[in-house]
Amino acid sequence: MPRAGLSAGAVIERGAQLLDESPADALNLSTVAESFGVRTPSLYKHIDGMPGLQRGIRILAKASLGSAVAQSAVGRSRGDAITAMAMAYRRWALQHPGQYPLTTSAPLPGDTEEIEVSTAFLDVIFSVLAGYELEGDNAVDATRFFRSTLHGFVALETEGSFAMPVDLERSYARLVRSIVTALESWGRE
Amino acid sequence: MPRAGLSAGAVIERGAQLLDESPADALNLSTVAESFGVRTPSLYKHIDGMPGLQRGIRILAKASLGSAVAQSAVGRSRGDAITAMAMAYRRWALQHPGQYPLTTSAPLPGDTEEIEVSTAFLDVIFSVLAGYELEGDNAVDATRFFRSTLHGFVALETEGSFAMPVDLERSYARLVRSIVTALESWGRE
DNA sequence: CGCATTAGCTAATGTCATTAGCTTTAGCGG
DNA sequence: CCGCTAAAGCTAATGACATTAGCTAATGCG
Repeated sequence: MPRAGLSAGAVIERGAQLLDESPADALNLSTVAESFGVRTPSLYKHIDGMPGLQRGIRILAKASLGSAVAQSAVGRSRGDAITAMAMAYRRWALQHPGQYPLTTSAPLPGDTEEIEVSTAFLDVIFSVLAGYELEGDNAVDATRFFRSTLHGFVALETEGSFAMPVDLERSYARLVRSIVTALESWGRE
Repeated sequence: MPRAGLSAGAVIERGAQLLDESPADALNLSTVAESFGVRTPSLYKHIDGMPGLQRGIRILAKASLGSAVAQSAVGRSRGDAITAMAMAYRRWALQHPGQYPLTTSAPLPGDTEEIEVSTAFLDVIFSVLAGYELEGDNAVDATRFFRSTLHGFVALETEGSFAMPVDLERSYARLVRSIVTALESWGRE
């Protein structure tokens, strides 16, 4: 019985990777175990079953997307920042088609670690919106608008729901321009 | 062996109903069968296994959402129509939280029936956008923007991803206003 | 009324997640 | 070096589902 040298992190990363490689097939423990040359029950020494694996991937994915988006906004503000973030968001999603859907699922109530990661992502958006001097509910509405629009496009695109033979880059660029314009006058109107 | 009087339609409707009642638990054939007081394999006489059931629910859901949205736009145009459609879209989704996610999944390639239903929905949006005199790629971009924004908000809302304690109605109304404004100047700019 | 069709059933198989409990490895203090 | 404990991995067993094969009984049409 040579040891395989697993760890929670390794299992979760492998799960995430397998998910991205074939987003169609549902992730299962047998596949993860097999990819390590290990029997399925062995994984339970490292993760808390399927729910634990999913939670781990969710946290990993949210953190990764969050930092990609945050980085894209460094040194930019307002329209520039919004555009950069939108591009980074979509790029990350296209590169991680399996993980992406997990980034929008809510944390389990009371799961402080996952709540923290989710919140960190929101904070990035809030910081950028600060450049528009939006306050209170207006800022929340604007954040929701921003997230909704990005998520909607990316979700529909990755699900293959945009059937028309028209360039997606172009459509997305146009959508982002509309977001920027909308945010310009968000407080007024 | 008294007959239960099943039919493809009945099975599919029951599946859809169960899905809406507890969107969290994945749909399974045992539950559907049990709800009819019938053994699981009996369902195969009416539907083509799990994939067939899912396809049936998908078609049902797309048709239902499509007609709700279409009806809402009757007798309205431009901003009025857009607003009415957006409200109808969200209302339908909140009333059918289990079925909603299926409405955005792409039909299997070659499945003419499902493709037709999906297309019918798009056509409704195109008709309304005709009021803005958008042509070709511009119309496609605008449609994508519209769908993305609605879907994004509704998806995030039904997944419980909007955590902040700020009124969702208000945020959605504000989002819809931004869509209307964006469409006003879609061709120019 | 007889017969073909079809609905529903039981039995069997396969996949997957999960738990219990065993065995061996690894690493640490003497 | 040696033994001991903790942890890693294993096998075996169970239970939920989906699916298929093949039987039996109800239905409905001539």
